[in-house]
Amino acid sequence: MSCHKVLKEHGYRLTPQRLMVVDAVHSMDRHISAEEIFDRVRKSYPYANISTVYRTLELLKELGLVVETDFGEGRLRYHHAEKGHHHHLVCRVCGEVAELPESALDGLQEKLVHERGFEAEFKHLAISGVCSKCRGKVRKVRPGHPYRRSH
Amino acid sequence: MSCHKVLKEHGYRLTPQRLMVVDAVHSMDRHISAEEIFDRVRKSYPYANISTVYRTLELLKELGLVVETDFGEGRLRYHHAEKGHHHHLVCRVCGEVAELPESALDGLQEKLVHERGFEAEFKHLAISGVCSKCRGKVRKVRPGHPYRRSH
DNA sequence: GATAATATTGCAACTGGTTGCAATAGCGAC
DNA sequence: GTCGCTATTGCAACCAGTTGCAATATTATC
Repeated sequence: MSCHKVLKEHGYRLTPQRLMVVDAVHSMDRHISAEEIFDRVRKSYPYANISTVYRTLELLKELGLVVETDFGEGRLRYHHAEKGHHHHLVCRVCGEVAELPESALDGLQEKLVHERGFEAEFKHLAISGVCSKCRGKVRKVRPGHPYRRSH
Repeated sequence: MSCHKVLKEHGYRLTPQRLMVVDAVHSMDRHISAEEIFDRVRKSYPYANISTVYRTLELLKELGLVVETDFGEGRLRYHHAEKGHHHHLVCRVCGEVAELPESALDGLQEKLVHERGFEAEFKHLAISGVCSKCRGKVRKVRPGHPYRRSH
């Protein structure tokens, strides 16, 4: 179902700003940050405000239209929900990000329900650790993290 | 082992500011925030700076002396490592926070190693969901979240 | 106890993100 | 097409946390 339709059906107004944010998220293949979305929006409408971008992302997230993921780089990233729900395995050595199907946490989820009566809601987790290629390779040069903070 | 000793053994200086931060974390039974630590430190030394608190917490965390947990309230909280490593089950309805032993994630960890060769490092996770008491109780009044953001 | 090397601090400016409020604009009703 | 209601925006100020840099203070050595 289209994002426009979902927004409309929930009684939200289809403002140009919102549509531009939706467009930016959909046009990006990889996970996009709020700042990147803002840059794209500003190309069409230079008077746009970053807080509108944040508010729109919050809304789209609540409606289940976009998915928010924290890769541990100090900012959040988004992708459109049509790509499906999944978690991520983030290697802290080489920075590789692998997808992990949602079902991988089914076991843990059932365990928590049975043992504790707790209904866990795992939302697009980014699990940090060391990938298969990097395990055992000590002190290897890091080729660069896709989303690493620069400083 | 005492925090003073560990700091010293690693070649770090035992400055009054550091000792006050260590003291604040140790004197608090529940999970304490950086701001709360800062308030305590300022009582002994009014010229203290919040960035020193953050830098000290970062250091203590790296040395494994304190544990950092994100309860999803917009700020991080700390407790001293002697309390042991564990995860948390945070109920998004009533706000109750229950402890979950580290071993609860052993199954998932092994699964990731076997299936993906990925060595996950789960660090004091706060798992959001609905607790046993709140499951089924729809639209119950929330008695208050221990660490909920006020706004 | 004084000296020197340098780790640490305080400061100010910055980051990503949030929020209260007045002004604006989308949309349904006419 | 105009009107009015109110959702939404832009703004500015704020929040938690980080960082570069000059000044300061801890510690080892004498």
